[in-house]
Amino acid sequence: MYQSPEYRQLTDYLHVQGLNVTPERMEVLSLVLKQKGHFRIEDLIRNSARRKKSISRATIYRSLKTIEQAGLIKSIRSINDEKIYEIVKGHHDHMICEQCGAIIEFHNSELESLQDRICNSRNFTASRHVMKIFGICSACQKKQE
Amino acid sequence: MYQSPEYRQLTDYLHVQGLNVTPERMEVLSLVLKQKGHFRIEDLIRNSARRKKSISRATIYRSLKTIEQAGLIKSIRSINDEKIYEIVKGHHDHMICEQCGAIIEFHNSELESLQDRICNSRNFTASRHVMKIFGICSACQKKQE
DNA sequence: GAAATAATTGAGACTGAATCTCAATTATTC
DNA sequence: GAATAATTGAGATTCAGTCTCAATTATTTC
Repeated sequence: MYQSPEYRQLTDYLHVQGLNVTPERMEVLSLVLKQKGHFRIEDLIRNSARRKKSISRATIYRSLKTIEQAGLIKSIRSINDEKIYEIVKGHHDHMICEQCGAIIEFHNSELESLQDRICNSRNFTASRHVMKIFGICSACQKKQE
Repeated sequence: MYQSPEYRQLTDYLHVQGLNVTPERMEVLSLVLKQKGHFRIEDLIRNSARRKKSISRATIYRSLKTIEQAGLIKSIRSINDEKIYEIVKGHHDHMICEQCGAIIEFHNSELESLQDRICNSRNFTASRHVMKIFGICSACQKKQE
């Protein structure tokens, strides 16, 4: 149980921070890893409620924050301002369809190096960035024809 | 009164949309234009409350949304997830200091054309983008030395 | 410009996400 | 295994943002 590298990463983080390794924290991570693609906190809460031993709303919020700080997940805001989480794989950015709300991931290395250049020229030490492009996805464009 | 181009832009938008031109909407725009740089809705509400004829919270929220749709202002989320508004001048992006919360504007034309290329290659029709770079600003770096 | 019509406003109730409180429970340390 | 400190759960609380609906106001028409 709890073999995959994600659990290691979390326990390592907890140890470094002097935090306790609790079943609740591990269970929240396990709920997260069961999600496919993007998810909302309410999804986790509902999924947890379905189990024998459910985890309280407060603990799910608290653990998610810890898991985010451990670098395992990150959050973005969708069109309707909803907070959406996703598992951190490689870094990527997002295109968001203003019509259907679809969130499309992309990665572009030019963009990454451009960020560095922009920051260097202004003495800003960047730790990360968020790029969101809003518009109409190809599927919605076809529908309109 | 209400001579500057911003008021024109708003009344034009209201006419096109078949919405009424009300003193409240104009007054909210005037509150907005008094702000320097970035501001929060609560700032406007507080400023409005100070006046002879104050405008209700609900109307300020409603009018701000209209003013945003008219293209006069836009919003971003700061580090602590606070919703921050700013007057739309030319398009620009943001660097956000994770230490002091400072929001620094920048514009880079390479970034703009790069966006187009990325979208073209994926059949995504972009209408706008948001780029936020998080890190430590030069002032905070000096403080730490 | 007065009447008719439709949109807007204000006050406060309401909603829902997120946080807080604190006693009871549990992980960690020695 | 006892002592200590961290964590949890349940529900209260907070706060931004939205909704309701009667009263008001802008707009249109003649």
